[in-house]
Amino acid sequence: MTSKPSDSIQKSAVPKSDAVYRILKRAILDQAFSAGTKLPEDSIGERLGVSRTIVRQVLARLNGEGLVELRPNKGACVSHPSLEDGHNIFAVRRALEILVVDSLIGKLTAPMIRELEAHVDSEDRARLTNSSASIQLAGEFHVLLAQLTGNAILSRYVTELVSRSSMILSLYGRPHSSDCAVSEHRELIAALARNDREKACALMGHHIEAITSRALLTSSSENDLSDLLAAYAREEGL
Amino acid sequence: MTSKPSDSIQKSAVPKSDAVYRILKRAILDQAFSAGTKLPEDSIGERLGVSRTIVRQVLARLNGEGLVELRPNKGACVSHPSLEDGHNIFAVRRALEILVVDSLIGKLTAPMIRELEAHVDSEDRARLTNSSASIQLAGEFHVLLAQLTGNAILSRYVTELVSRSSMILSLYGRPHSSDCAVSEHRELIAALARNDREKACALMGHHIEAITSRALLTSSSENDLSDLLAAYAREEGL
DNA sequence: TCATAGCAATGTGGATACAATATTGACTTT
DNA sequence: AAAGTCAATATTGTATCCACATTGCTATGA
Repeated sequence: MTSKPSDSIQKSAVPKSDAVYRILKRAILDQAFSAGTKLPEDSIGERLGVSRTIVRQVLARLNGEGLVELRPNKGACVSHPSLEDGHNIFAVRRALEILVVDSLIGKLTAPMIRELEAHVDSEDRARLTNSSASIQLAGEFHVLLAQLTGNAILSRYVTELVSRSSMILSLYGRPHSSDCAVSEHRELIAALARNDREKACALMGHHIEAITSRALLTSSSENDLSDLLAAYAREEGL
Repeated sequence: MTSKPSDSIQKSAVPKSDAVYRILKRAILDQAFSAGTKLPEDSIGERLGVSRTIVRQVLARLNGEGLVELRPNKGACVSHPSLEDGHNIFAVRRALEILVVDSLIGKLTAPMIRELEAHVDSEDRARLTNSSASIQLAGEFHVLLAQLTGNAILSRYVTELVSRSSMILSLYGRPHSSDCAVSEHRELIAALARNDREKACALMGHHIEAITSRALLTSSSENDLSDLLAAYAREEGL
């Protein structure tokens, strides 16, 4: 009685833009669009049943997060970060995630630790069955850690960096051998649970470095257009 | 000769939105709008001679940077970060700026060092004459350092954090006694110039901590609306 | 045959018009 | 007189429309 019929329609809570945002973001991170794919506003809008206005907002937002590139008068396309971008992203990520761990020391309650362990459990379950969900969950573990700090901006940055790391991994990583070692996550939780600051920070540092080397091992030429062209040009004697 | 006449017309290079962006950002950071000021799209657009479309884009962008708050169906207003936000921002800033210094070790060329010293010189000049420009320049020093790393995302984050720090300082800081000690900047450059990683990182850490304590010393009540009202209410005996 | 200029098509940049929602003030009722 | 309700206003959310830039094709000329 107290609720008007309009209450059932959850429209006021950032209705369309946010939905489209999530859709596009997932699509990009799941590699439904490969890097460099053009993202015309009207096609997407028509497909999703919204106007170009919404799509443009979303593209601008995704551009801010580095997931799409926005060339003036030439349209948006899925971002294609370079290997150097990859190194930069992981460098920042390492610094921030160590800060996350450092901030968490002495502040984790028992329920929080249980939440972390539950997450790692689901990571373990997905590891064997669903490999695409596994990548997703591995990233979410880091996001969850960041959120537990209660530091909003730190959480936002880590979320963004995890997304971009995912792109880097899909571009340059080996065919996801073991994207985030679940055992490393467990060790980290253990160190956090006993408030071992030194160990926890060190673990996180090594963990990120491990991801970095797994992701960026292929330091071959396949990152830059000019490099690619150079290879072909040599073959043609140019 | 090399430049065509059309080159002089700089219209395609992000014409209006960027200009409006800079205007609003400066206005907010210079405290032309005090925290909490409503930012109606109509008025701003009319005042600046652009349509709501542009203003909306800019507000969204500034919202992404934490400078304006964007309440659905209730309009935008200048962000009013809490003291806790302040602590969080400075914590992240400390971690990232140490990374900046760490990344810079062994990579600074002589021209770069000269550029840094020139900047600090202008800081010194402005320190006595223009106090508002002094704050601006002190922040730009940190942005400049970040840009010299060549790490785009690190540079972006530091820029954002410096802006938000400026807001925090204007809200909670003491009447800018000495926002960024220029001497500390000089010491930092010296350590960087001789590639003393330990010293440089330590200096930057202390420098940020110094700013933090200068900014957040006033842990008084003047951050929340209810607290503000409480003060007035007491005076009126309510 | 190839290069270049013109033209058409696609798609973005921006502005205006319309619909939905919140806020404010006045009015009615108890 | 106070409180609650309703209507008017103002402001945001969204869609459509026009203008311009870019791209690819075609035709013409050397």
